[in-house]
Amino acid sequence: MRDLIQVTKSLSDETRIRIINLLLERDCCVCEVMQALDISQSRASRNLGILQAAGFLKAKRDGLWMVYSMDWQSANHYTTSLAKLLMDSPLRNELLKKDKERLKHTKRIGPGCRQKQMKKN
Amino acid sequence: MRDLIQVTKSLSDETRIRIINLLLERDCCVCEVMQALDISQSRASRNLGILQAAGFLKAKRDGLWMVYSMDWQSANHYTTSLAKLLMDSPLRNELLKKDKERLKHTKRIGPGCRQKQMKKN
DNA sequence: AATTTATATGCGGATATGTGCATATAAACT
DNA sequence: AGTTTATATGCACATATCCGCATATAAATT
Repeated sequence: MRDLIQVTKSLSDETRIRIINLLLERDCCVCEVMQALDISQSRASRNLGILQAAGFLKAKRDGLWMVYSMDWQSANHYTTSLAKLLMDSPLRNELLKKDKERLKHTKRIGPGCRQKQMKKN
Repeated sequence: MRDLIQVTKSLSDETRIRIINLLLERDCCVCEVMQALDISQSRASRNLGILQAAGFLKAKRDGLWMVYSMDWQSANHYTTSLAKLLMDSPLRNELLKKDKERLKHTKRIGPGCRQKQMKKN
């Protein structure tokens, strides 16, 4: 039951749904998530960590970057079922579309590129 | 996205998972949920309401009683998928087993029967 | 080894959530 | 109509969650 609660809790947040939406498209490092969602670095990192702890994501270091990706072999049975559910019936949502659009133009250049914009949030 | 958040949020609570666990077994009125889970009346009522609002449950009045049951025709697509997931791979959990056991001995006699025990919580 | 770069995390504050208590509501019965 | 019974809900309080800010950590580069 603990697992189920952790999984559903981790999905019940807009930022984290947006992150899953991205990672269903392709693997991302933290700075790419920041750029695509236009959110702060700590916010991106924290929510990636929550999704990883729940079993949705796995992380792998690549030099300076931490690359997050969907974990389809997760020990947690619920994450894979839910991720498949989201993949099979994608959410029709303007925000999620824009996120994916911005994802196309993100690059692994670190959080520095967004420092000016961060002040707006 | 709002729907998905509401559904996952409504499932990310122990009390509400216990309630779903009961209603997958059979329909219940509020006082039966109180008895089976050994919780207060307001707690049972409130959490039933949350699950109903999310689309997991439907309610039907039967005289003095409000009878709650799984809503397999829910407008919300996610609730039925998740409910099926829970039904197909039931949670192995001591608490949930005890709840179901107590459910066998509950009766529609209203909340009065538990007033003494309520003080313990 | 010092610096730069990308990510993680402690802390504080604002908001959200879950609960018990008391009370309101609604249906049935006298 | 008043009473009883089952359920819903306003309120207050404790706890949890989310975020920004600042700082810590860790790997690469000079």
